[in-house]
Amino acid sequence: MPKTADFYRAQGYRPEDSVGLLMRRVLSGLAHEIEHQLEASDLTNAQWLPLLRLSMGHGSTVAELARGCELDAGAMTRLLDRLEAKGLCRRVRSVEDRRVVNIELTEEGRAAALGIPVVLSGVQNACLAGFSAEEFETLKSFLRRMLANAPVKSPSSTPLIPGGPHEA
Amino acid sequence: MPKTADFYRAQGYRPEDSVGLLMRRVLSGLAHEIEHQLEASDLTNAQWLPLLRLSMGHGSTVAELARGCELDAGAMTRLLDRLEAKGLCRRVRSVEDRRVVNIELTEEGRAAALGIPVVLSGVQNACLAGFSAEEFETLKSFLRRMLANAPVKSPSSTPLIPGGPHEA
DNA sequence: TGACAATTATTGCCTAAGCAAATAATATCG
DNA sequence: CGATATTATTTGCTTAGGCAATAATTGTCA
Repeated sequence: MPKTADFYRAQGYRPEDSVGLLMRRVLSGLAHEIEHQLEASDLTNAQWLPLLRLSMGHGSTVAELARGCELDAGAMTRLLDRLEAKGLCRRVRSVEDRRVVNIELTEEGRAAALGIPVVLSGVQNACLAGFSAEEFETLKSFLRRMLANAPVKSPSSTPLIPGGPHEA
Repeated sequence: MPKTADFYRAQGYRPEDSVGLLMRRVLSGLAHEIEHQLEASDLTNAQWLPLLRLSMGHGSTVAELARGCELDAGAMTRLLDRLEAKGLCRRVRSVEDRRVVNIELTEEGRAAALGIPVVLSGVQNACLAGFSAEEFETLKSFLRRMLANAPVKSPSSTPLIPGGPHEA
């Protein structure tokens, strides 16, 4: 376990050097662009991830989707309310376990989900313009190392990274 | 202007390789930890940035703070409502331009602001454990390049990066 | 079996951000 | 000067997320 780094100090702290603020701004730009490009599909920034996971088979209940999207179960309930109101999914009470509600995509939902990877690929590729393949890999390894330094959260049952954080 | 990269494709898109999702998770961890450490100061994750900017002299009106925090003016109004309710700041109607309201920190506000750089430094250093100084600089340069690839937003009047994006 | 624990989904209450409209004050231009 | 545009702030409506409490169901174990 490597010790804490020593790049930042409270005395003379300069926000412009903050990795956190830089990432926040990059992510904000990405989210903005994604939301804009998904307007035609009637999807907001909060809604495309659960829809994508539904379409990929990564979860089909409220609890699974909430864990997969790192969201509160209550938030997911209301998010699904809105998706259902848009006609993109429907709720079906399970018969094996009557506590759970299975979420199924409608035809419109499946159609909308098809466009998501297109937008995600395009926006991220644009954001990485000028990066070499090696720089791209370095960036991802940096992010994974930062993630590993974070205090461990609850292990997602339907992992965001299928198969877990193995090396490629 | 370098062309768009070609790292992601819609066909067989795999979220686990997504730079955006990785950054979202890193940032979520950072935000969680910062909020936890600022609980004692009665500051939420949304509130520390405006308070820090106030204490650093980077903005003193609703509009300036909203721009500096990349927030809606309405959102900033209500955020300041909550800060004022906690006794951390007060509103003073300007006499030169009677449209503007100058925001002043109270004694408690100044005291709370003192702790912010301490927490930000500590949390980010912990997140960067194991990084060499060179890797740290590389990471920041990657993020700045991604930021530069984003469609230009409104130039902040009180820049988050004082002096603007000059080379160091 | 029966008490107790754990899980699932939902709801209420709060903080929070975006958008649009309304109001007030200032700036600009003919 | 006066009409118009711009700016600053606030408020209402919506989406959104976290936490706690609830109800219904299922699992565990003595």
